[in-house]
Amino acid sequence: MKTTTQKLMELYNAMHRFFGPQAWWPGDGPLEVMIGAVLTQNTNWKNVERAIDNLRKKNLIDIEKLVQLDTNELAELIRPAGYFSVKAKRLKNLIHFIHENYGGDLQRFFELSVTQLREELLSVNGIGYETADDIILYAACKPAFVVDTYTYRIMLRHLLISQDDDYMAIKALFEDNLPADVELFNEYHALLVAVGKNYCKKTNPLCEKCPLNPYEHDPNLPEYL
DNA sequence: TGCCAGGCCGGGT
DNA sequence: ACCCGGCATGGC
Repeated sequence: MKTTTQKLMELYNAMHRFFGPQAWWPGDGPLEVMIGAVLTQNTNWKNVERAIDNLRKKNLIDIEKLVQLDTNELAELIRPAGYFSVKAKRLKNLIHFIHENYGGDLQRFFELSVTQLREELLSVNGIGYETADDIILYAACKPAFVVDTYTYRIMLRHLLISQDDDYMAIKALFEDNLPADVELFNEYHALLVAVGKNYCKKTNPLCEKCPLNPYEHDPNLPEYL
């Protein structure tokens, strides 16, 4: 009988063999990672890159400058990322929060414990569970397992969770059964996204060529996934 | 062409 | 406590 830890590591190893190291986050520096985390909410990463490029060109990957920047101007710059109006507010909320409470000093903000950091991030309107964990793991480089729709779908298909497990339950599955290793959490989530993007989308539920196909798999998948 | 993408919030039951 | 609509662009 395999333990949960063994199953999780098997999946990880299979993905890692197939895709190799992912070396996430695909962005430059902690502030850009944070911005990307907000912009990618329910949005294709390709669109996010354009939005970030617009900010880069104007040298706006800078807390002080972003604090000054008019929300409507920010919205125009991030338009390609979709939901540009709400996302402009969310970015502003986050930047303003760090500016007010930590003097705009990301390093100082990131000195908080994982628990405190998560609490602080979640107190910002527009930052939910996943965005908070993205920031903790990929910007602050501290161990917080990130759960997203791909994680949910893949874990459900491999019978490691049940349909009504919520975010925190799925997060706990990983965090309670894996060592709290930043590199491992980083790679694991990145690899799940690689599987999700390439082989486990809504539109190809059979996952014929999925590298995880040999592993325990639910043949009868809910249609709405 | 219509559906999907690395969520989150607020208002209504 | 759940459930749902709104938010929006670009790619396939």
